[in-house]
Amino acid sequence: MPKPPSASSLTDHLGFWLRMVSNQVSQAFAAKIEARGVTVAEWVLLRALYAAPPQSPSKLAGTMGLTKGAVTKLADRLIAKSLLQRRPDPDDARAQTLVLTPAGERLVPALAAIADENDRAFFGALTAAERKALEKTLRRLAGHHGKTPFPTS
Amino acid sequence: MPKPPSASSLTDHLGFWLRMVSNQVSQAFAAKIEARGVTVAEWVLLRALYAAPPQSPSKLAGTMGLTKGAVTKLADRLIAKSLLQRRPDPDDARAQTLVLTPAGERLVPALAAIADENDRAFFGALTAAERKALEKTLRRLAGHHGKTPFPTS
DNA sequence: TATTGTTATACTCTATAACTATA
DNA sequence: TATAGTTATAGAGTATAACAATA
Repeated sequence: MPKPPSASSLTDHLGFWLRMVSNQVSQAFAAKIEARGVTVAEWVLLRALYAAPPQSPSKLAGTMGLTKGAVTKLADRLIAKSLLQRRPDPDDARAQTLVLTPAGERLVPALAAIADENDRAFFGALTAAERKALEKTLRRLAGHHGKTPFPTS
Repeated sequence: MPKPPSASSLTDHLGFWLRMVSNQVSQAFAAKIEARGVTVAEWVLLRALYAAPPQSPSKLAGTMGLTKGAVTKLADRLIAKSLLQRRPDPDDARAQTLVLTPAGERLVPALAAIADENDRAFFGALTAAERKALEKTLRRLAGHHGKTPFPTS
């Protein structure tokens, strides 16, 4: 007898579960930082600048895996919120440099604390060993494909 | 001496890695199914209907974790592509039922094969044991928070 | 009055491509 | 001519809220 035309089950795909859990985590985080007036994408940009000061939009586009236009747009919003500043590069009149304002500098640790809390809320159900294994696996997968957006060290 | 105002590193957050890997997997999948004329969100809707035939938009919204409006919009697009049909419910004049067209039915297994391939490409680097562990962990996390969008069985 | 579904509206996120000003 | 950055445009994905029809 012929097999049924079975499409492999959607729930059999690791990519499906990954997407679901990732969306849950990100949406919860987005809701938590909304009160601070920033989105997840904005947080990632703020954090990248906090980690390694004045950078050009193109460099950031490279490390964050975005286009230049996307960075410009994110930067525009953060500047409007007075969290970020553009500075002309004295050596190259075409270039710009993005720097956090004092308010931006102050905000990052607060957001990081929220991220910690969000992580705990989601992954607290796992054992320390499971968390370790998950992180190792994810880092490995992230390294294998595409670029590594941030220094892995 | 006082500690530096260290925001915990962005890369220390499991949520960050999850988001990155998930985005990589989904973007690669999106690129692969683009030739078939559908997006990832559309695929999820098609697959849900393939799994468990005629369903109402509200029921689908519940299982997919979307609003009714979002389902209407997705459905509109799939109908425009002749992959889906709306049918009035004979028992309730307010209700609608969404059903795949024959073309939709034919498309799902093809997309599932692409999803299989995408999963292999990404998670093939892991050992069978690691994949199993990852799936177990993800299912557990998905179950803990929010609703479980699809039957976990 | 409650529910089903659609419509209207809005905003984030991101891309591509054209353009401007330098280099 | 190549590069840095911005602007213009577009579309996916999603939400909230108002609305129409029916229950």
